[in-house]
Amino acid sequence: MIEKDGFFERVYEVTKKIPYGRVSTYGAIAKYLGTGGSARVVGWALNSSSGLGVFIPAHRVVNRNGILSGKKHFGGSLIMKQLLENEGIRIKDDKVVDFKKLFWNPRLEL
DNA sequence: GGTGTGACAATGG
DNA sequence: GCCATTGCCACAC
Repeated sequence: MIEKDGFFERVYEVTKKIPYGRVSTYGAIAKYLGTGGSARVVGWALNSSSGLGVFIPAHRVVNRNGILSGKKHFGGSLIMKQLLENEGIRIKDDKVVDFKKLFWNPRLEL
């Protein structure tokens, strides 16, 4: 149950609910929130997640290609990759291996 | 209140 | 099949 005024808050809630060892996409989250085409807003929300005081598993969110597009914004080029590998997710050339299998769709599972 | 921007997505050449 | 362009929506100034 998400009752937040800001769109960002909803993005945080969904992102925090991403299961361990799973990844999701900006478009999927955006679609789940009802915005659909506002996938960019989702990424932007995660950008603001830094400094909230609450850790957001933004490293589990990648673009539709499974590429760690936001790794550079995560505070380091390798940080995001390390975190994903720490959860058992294999990263190949900054891309999620078996992305289709690890893909977590909030619209279906949440 | 209008303009700009952004960690994307989809389409066209 | 890869590169370029457009669309999209929410927030900051």
